[in-house]
Amino acid sequence: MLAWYDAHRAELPWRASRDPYRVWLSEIMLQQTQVETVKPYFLRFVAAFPSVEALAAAPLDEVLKLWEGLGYYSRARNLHRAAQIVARELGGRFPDSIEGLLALPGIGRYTAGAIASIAFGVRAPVLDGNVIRVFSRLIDLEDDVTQAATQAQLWRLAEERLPDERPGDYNQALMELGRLVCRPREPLCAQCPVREHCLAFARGTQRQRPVKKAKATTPHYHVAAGIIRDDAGRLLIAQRPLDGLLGGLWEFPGGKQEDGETLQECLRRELREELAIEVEVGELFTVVRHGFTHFKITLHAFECRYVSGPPQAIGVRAFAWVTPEQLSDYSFGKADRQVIAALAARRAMLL
DNA sequence: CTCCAGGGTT
DNA sequence: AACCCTGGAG
Repeated sequence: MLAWYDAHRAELPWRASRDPYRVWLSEIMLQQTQVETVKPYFLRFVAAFPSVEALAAAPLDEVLKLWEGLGYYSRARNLHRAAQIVARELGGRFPDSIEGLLALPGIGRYTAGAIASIAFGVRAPVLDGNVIRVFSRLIDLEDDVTQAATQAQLWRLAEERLPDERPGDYNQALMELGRLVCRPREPLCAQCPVREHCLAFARGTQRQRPVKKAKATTPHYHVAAGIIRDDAGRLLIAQRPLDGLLGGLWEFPGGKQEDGETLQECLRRELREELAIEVEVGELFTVVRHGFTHFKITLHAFECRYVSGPPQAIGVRAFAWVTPEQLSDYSFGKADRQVIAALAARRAMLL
């Protein structure tokens, strides 16, 4: 594995050094996110925050803005909290033990093992989606890998196989092998350095591994959102609560349609509940579809005229009246970014 | 369009 | 076991 890694190791921005800050930042970004997606975000982050102290000193909104589009925004909030703990309570030094790392928000068993082994040379295993795939094929595992008992078995396997020498490189080699060779769909077994030891290869079952139970079908919701303008042409936007879906991100206010109400009724209700305002709902401006982990939405964005009631942050963290140009200063999720793109296209057409 | 990839928290 | 996002492949 190590010989293969030495020959095939990819040059990645976070592999330029073993600086624990950069290893940590890259590992958080790489959670549930693929290498190519992470690259530009990592480079922007280290340019904006060259040290854990710089990150700790930044306002959360600035961190969320740099995270915009990367998804799983609780990672950004935990990253910020962890930076403040490291900078203020640990003298700027990252823990070098598994236990110390696990105590930081956003770090679980995988990330602790990755940081400890890569940045500090500790003999600690990792088990991510890539490693699960490699091992489940090596031993031709027929058990459902989403089950806790199977995961425990795979962690034991990762621990047993881990060499004393260069554990960080070995872990990265396993993950790199899973990413580039032992790929999910069409594994490149001809190029695999461990194919002689692979039971699935011997039996021709690579494509059936790993075994995962089928996912339940996801519900579909209709959401109404208001593009609310005042007489000066400014737009009313709201910041979502810090916990939960898209926590801390901004949005065009609105919410889920309930049984028996029209989208227009839904929008007026949501705006009363969240902001205590009355609006006149106008034309449907655009419709956007978006999928999440466990449900999908169709977002209906309506032109609205602000009528009355000074906005109050009841069901939202904050609100702001902004010009269309200022929208880029705020962090939005993907669906609302599509609405903003449609707004920009409309403006470009009118000019 | 649907399906799938990818860890941590509660 | 439910919850949390986006990008790419087919």
